Amino acid sequence: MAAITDEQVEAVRALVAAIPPGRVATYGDIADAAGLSSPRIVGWIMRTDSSDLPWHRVIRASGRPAPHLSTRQLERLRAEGVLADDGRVSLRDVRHTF
DNA sequence: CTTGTGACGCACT
DNA sequence: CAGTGCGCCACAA
Repeated sequence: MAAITDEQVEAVRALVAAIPPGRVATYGDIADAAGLSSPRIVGWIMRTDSSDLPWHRVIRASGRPAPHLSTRQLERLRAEGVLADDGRVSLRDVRHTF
């Protein structure tokens, strides 16, 4: 069984919404926490389902959001208290563990 | 049905 | 640290 169910999508949205300000989560963490088989699914959910989720708190494992969104995300995260160095977030400090 | 693409991750070089 | 290759799943054409 590899198809994604609504439950999985709901879990991802819940996890993202559960990320407190000043903290960020990686796609891999969310995918694992939601029980997804691949982190790509998380990105797919964010792209398709543009809900009111704080998707800007979701970044890659490299500690840096997507290239096109990086600038906007970093600025928004900076406003929340997430300090980024050279467009790179210190995951060690802000990585939210579920 | 096949192909291409994408808010990704990890291992290797 | 940066670049490359591969695996992964879902969707549009």
